[in-house]
Amino acid sequence: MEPLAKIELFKGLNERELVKVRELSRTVRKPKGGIFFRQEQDADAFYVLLSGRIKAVQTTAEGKEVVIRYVHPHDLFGCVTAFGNDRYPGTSEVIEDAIALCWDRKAVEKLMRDFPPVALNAMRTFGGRITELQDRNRELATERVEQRIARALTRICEQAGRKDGSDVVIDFPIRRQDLAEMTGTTLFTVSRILSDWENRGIFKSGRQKITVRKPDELAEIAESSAAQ
Amino acid sequence: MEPLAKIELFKGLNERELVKVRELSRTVRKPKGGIFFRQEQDADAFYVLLSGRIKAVQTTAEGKEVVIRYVHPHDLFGCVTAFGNDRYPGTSEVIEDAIALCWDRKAVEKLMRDFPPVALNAMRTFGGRITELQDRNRELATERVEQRIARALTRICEQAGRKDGSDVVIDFPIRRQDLAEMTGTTLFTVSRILSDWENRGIFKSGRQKITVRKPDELAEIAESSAAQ
DNA sequence: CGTCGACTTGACTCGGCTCAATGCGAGTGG
DNA sequence: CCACTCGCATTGAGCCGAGTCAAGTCGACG
Repeated sequence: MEPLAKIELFKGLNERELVKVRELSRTVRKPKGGIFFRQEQDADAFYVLLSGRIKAVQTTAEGKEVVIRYVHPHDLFGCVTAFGNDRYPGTSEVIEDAIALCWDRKAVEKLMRDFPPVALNAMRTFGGRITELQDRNRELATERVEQRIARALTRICEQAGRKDGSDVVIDFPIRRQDLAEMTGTTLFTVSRILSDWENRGIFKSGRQKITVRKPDELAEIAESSAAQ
Repeated sequence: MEPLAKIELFKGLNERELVKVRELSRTVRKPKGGIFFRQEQDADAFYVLLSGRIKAVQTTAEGKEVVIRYVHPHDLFGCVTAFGNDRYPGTSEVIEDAIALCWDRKAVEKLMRDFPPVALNAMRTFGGRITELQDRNRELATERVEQRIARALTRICEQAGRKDGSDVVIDFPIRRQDLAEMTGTTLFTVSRILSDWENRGIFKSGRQKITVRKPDELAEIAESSAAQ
């Protein structure tokens, strides 16, 4: 089966159309540590991740980093701006050897013109992204650090967790620092909170992987209204 | 001239097309205090504000409110989800008597089908919204309260300020509470900071209106890297 | 074996939140 | 016209969550 069939953006296209769409793309491989595009660079293409893992980060004028999101296989990245003739708002760092398909601007125009469902799907995808960003905004504005970390972890579990009995395993490298940059806090605070959770048996950290033993307890922390 | 000509979403359409587009809409009026749609309600239409002012707010499970944005004349609202078959993520409160045009789902489909530039424009609009949300996220995550308030005010000045000599006047009602809800802080902290600015002559508050006397000094506070 | 990156832990500090008291102008009704 | 209320704003006192900084551990890797 056509690998593109699993991509939201191309839902509603038939097998033959999918093949045509793929023929408009080219394959790009980047090893761990590589970069697909940099912040501020002219957005001339968008990508679909086939395998590997990517971290989208933004750097502030003062050199602080913020993790915007993780990109998992089948996700789009670099799409927001590539459709809109702009500059990339962040940098895409490869954290696990990655293979991606890439459509340049010309291809984008052709896609939009020749395959009407694509525009609609893109809008749906964007809408989802906006809703998610608004949620994160609200969380940053109203919740305590512990809750935000719980949410971040829960979200990662949902998007990329592998179930193992009642445990959920995340087996790609997330550092304390990364969690801090996702939740707007510091490495130290994350470390303290994770230690606490480890004592309470909610959570276990191993090399380059994380196991959540009590996902529901984590979700409870995320939702708890304790944060007057 | 056709009033829709000023709307980003309809850029690239000719006079005749604009008239057709408008014929697909209906006009909705709401007085101050009214509501166009509520959070969680099924998103069955999107709007363009012709006149008046609207505040988009989100309420959390615990009853805390967050101001997502202000909607000014010529802005779209309710569009993100209406294009994507979803529920409204927030409530739209009228803060100055408003007149808006409204397209329901059927009209949206027709728009997308019969007027190709609209889909592209919509994507550009969404892209801008996403970039802005990411910026606000970054600010919430990395900046101090004073900076965030300065940014919020600066942004409002740019979007809706009326120049009066070197002053910028914002003449619709924004309460301390609103600023707090936009920046993720409390009414008290906003009040203290605004008092300080008032002493320093940066800013002046009157009934239902705000005057920024030194916009550049405000912008400087917003950008200052003092916030380690 | 030494270095280096990631993580932990403690001590200290402080920005900003909480709560309470008070001020103040605009409506509203007797 | 005055008294009362109501929404909004101000200000002070106290406290605490989380940031900062320093010191040290642990494991991986050359």
